[in-house]
Amino acid sequence: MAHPPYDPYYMPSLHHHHHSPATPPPSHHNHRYHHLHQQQDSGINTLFVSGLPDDVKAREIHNLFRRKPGFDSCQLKYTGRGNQVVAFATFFNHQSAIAAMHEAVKFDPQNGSVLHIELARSNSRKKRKPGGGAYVVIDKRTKVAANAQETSSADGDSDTDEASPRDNTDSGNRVRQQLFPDNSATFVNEQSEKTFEGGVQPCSTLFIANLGPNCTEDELKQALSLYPGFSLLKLRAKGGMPVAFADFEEIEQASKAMEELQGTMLPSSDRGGMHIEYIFSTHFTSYKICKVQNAEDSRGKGSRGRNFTLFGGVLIQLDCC
DNA sequence: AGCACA
Repeated sequence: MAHPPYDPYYMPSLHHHHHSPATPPPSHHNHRYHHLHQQQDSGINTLFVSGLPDDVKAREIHNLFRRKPGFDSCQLKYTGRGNQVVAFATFFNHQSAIAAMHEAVKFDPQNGSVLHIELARSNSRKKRKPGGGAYVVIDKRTKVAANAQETSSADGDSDTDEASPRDNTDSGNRVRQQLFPDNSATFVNEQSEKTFEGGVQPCSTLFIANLGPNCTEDELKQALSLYPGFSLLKLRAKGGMPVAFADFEEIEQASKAMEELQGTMLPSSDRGGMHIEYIFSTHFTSYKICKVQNAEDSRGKGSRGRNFTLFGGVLIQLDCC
């Protein structure tokens, strides 16, 4: 299956913003783009968070970032200097990290503290182990007395925005409420947490949403054809909201493409980056759209399994063709 | 401003 002659130097990441067309990137950047995802200056996919209240919980950091496209994992660190706490949030790519950095709520009005979120100096190195929690705590404090509650998430209750019941200090609640207001038009997807329990495995087709209304099939093909194994794209636009199904030859190839394209913007995008997820059975290329009042209500596993996604307050039910 | 885990 021959692909059209797509531009081999197409760079999704550089279509992100066009703020300064007068100042092109340095020549060593636009000259050629190899698929080195190992980093140069724009390869940082980890955020450094400071200015946290000293009673912040790892779960709260997780809640801050978990719904951002491309989020991978986060860590809370007690630095050991006083009660200082900092956090690291890791994303699947640089663009997702940048987007989350700008979108994250930075204020805790109750005590006036301001969260500082910036790119980390280096990426997180530790890979999240499959059974491990979605967040990790590093405690360099010397005193054992200090609230040594959490260590790592159990990952089973990570679908709520609430802290654990024992986490009921005033400031704990305050941070929780102020940092995580109910913005329910957010993307909820279990796959982004990489839990494939119940022996359910994704297939080699990706589901792609948050495409702008002007997205074209060619444009998306162009982006996808950079990735080995890409074979077929189906763009559908029921209800005015385009979504796409992209087939790959192998699951691994689909994963690779998803990781790199997660959260990136196509040139036509009039919104945030693409939301990409696995689907769990081959050939899900038709779908229903059901508007829902309260996005939170529709979360969870559908009676028919996991073949739905909730996006922007719209429930999309994937059907077999 | 404060940046770990390997």
